[in-house]
Amino acid sequence: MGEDLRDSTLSDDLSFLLARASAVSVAAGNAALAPHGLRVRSYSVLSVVAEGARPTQRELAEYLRLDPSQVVAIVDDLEGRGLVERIPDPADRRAKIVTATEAGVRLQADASADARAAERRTHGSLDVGDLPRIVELLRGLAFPDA
Amino acid sequence: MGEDLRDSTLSDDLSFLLARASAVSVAAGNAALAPHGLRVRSYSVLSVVAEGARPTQRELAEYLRLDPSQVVAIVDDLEGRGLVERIPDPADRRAKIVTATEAGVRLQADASADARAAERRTHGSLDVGDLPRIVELLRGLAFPDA
DNA sequence: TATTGTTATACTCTATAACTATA
DNA sequence: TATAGTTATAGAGTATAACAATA
Repeated sequence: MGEDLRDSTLSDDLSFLLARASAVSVAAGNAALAPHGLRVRSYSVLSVVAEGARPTQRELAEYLRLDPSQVVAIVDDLEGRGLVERIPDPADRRAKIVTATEAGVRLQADASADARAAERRTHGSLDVGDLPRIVELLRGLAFPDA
Repeated sequence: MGEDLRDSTLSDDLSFLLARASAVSVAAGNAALAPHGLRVRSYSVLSVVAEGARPTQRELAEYLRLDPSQVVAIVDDLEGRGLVERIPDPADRRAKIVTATEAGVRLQADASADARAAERRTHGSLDVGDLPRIVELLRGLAFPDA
């Protein structure tokens, strides 16, 4: 009863669908990452630097769409646990480059396996063949200026 | 410089793309709705009941994926402004059905126009022909149990 | 003058737990 | 016993503003 709310016009609303899908996904992701002491946010930062990128905090903030002050807090946490390091940018002494430690790379690999498994579980009903198309479309929504 | 972060493997991560796309969309939505005294959350509740649905608060919570206590706060706000009403459910005296007032219906119509315009502006680069497919795919991600 | 990282603050959102009245 | 609405609270996320060091 009442399940016909799904026929509401809100179910055609891009914003609503994105918000709901994101909430589902982030909740599942946070649960899967919790045993590693990570959340979706810190996992994102760790993932970027674990594959060898050497972004400044400002670049991380723009890419992840976080306020620079949020990046400070996340990097503080990861650095305090020995997973990332702040390196002064030789080209700009104001900037700090974030890099992963070996421990950070290892933890990211472990966490990544769990995160991917959780994603498959959460969206198991999804046709695998649709994935590349979904990712392509979502990129356009996630980076609207591109 | 540094913009090659977009080639990061995170850009293939469904959770990350959903979170970023949602953040972009909600921010634009909140900005567009602010002149109407609404946010994406309250607009969603108002929209559901404005088209004639008569859900209980519990049904609203499930559909919008909110905690029942959040629905209380949102309905308190909307009711205090004369936009919705709580009606006791004749079938279950514990439950309260939420309905829109005439003022609520009018405000939703006005707000809806602005919200849709903002959405078109935000995702203007999107091919209109892709929209139905996106909505269909996002429904699957937003309601994974379906 | 403008930008990077930082600190501080306030507000919103998320997640739980507990209470009441009903079922 | 279980459920609907409510209240309360703590933690996470969002948004601004201001400051020191540097460009």
